[in-house]
Amino acid sequence: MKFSYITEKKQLENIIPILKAEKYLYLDTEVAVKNFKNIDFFSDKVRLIQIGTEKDIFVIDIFKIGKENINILKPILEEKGLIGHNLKFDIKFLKTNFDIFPKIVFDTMIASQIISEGKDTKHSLLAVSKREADLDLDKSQQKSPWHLTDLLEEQIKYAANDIEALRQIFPSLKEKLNQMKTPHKATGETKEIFGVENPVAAVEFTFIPNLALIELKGMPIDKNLLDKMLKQLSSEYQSLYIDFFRKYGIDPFSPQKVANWLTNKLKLKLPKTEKGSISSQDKYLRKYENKPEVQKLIEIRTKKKLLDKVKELNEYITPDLEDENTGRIRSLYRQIGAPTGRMSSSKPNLQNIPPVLRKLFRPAKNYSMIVADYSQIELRIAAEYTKDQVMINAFKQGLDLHRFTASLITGKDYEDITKEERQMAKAINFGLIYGISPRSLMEYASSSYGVEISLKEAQIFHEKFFEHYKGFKKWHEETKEKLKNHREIEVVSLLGRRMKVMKFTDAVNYPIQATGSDMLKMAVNFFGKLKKDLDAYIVNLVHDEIIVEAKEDIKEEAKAILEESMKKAGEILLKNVPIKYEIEIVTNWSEK
DNA sequence: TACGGTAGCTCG
DNA sequence: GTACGAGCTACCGTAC
Repeated sequence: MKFSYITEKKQLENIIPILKAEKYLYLDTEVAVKNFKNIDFFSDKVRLIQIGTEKDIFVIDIFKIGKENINILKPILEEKGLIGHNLKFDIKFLKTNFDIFPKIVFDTMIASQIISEGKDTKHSLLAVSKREADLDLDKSQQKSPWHLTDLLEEQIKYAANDIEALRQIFPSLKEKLNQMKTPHKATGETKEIFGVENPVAAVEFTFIPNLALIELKGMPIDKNLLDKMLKQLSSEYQSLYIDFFRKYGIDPFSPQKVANWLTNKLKLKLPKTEKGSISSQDKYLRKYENKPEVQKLIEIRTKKKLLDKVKELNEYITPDLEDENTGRIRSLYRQIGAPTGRMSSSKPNLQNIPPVLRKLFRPAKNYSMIVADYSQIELRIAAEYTKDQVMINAFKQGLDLHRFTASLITGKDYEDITKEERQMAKAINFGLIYGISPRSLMEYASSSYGVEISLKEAQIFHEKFFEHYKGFKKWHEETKEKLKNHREIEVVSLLGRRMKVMKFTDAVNYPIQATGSDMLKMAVNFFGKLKKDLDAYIVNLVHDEIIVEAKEDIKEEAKAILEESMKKAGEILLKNVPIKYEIEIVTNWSEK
């Protein structure tokens, strides 16, 4: 493998024409990370930028050349296509260290995830190189000291070698993406630059720089309120704990002791867990809520959960440089965190914040917050997916679908449906997109909606449902038939994301959930493109919800663009069902 | 003392 | 026959 080690400004200038002649480049970076457990994208320094063409590899030493002389690369890295592995990482560092922000990318990690079709496969550069090119990549220098004044020969060679690996895996990954059967072909930059025709890959690749920006921006949080809440919850929790222990002599957080105490002393009948121990889940305790012991137990658990979540948020708070009352929480997102293409969020998880804590999140001074979400998106997708005419018509007429389902099942007029009947229908509607069985419907209706029905009744509701929604019936029957004949089948989202499944419940749920995640990512991409240089940034994404922080004086403009983005994404995927969304300018996340 | 699995709970 | 996905904490048994 031949490569050039670039350590002087003059050398860098000399390679510019070579890079300019290319349509796309291979890219990797090495960063001098102080703490690998907690990578700091703002203070850790980029040491090397490796750029490859099909012929050359240049290992550019930033420390030797000087950060201020890297500007010459900016137009190249921002305008050329870039091929790399987990480019969100590199893009974040290029942005913070050099204000370089690439936009046109082919990511070999994301490509590998897409072609894996949801199977549990490893996607490190090491694993992908082995799989796609039978290459045994040496990763021993990954965490070597990249801050050394003079890098070791093996470090420089290692850096160049990653580019060689990218070169070898790119053609095979591209070929596999293009060979996947999809409902339509991609157009746009990803197609023009890299020749990628797979529409899922096009959406995912375009999404990468947008997600990098979301992570860098971070969710704004009210520092003073957080502090206040932390103190208040702590003291409330402590007194609850002390009271509980004094009264009952039991540690409320020892599952075994609590379970024994509840069954022996209080004579509660509780179900077993999977491993055979006694379960004291809140949902089983709910029917004993009239007992003060049970009530206290639930109360103390609830308080502790809130306290823990606030503590967790508090650990990740960093200052907002322009507003001393605001902190910023920069979560990490896994772009394809679930087999369906849904994202996941961690450190901290900003996708499972309870409503009572959402008021902590509010925009920085002189900024507004815009919260938008798709309404009943999965049911709308399911209607489109199954082409169920009855459900499509209900949506077209703008009916409340839960109420409508209730009227179909009970035979009563739409207007006469009671609250309880609507709740029951809601359980059925949701159960439907998860591949319901009558037994689980019964349990679900009870634990989630507080509606008690017998198994017999659940069976009747189940039948009635399919009697009216014939499109669903057909879809479920066909899916069951396919699974009878094949151990594993493929399902596909409306964009063309393919997933292998073995279980009926996965087979009916995955394509719906996947289409929802396609839609959200497309909406984010449109927003990134349409907003231009408006001071408006997405600060969190929660499956069907987008949260934007926008400068106060342009909030209406930002809101209009966000709305247009969500509408466009929705209308591309749903041709027969209208989409609906809520969008509002708020002072904090909990207003809606 | 560190690690991994399980249970329980939060969100969509 | 099974309701879908994720992350985080605490507990608890096992390995060192």
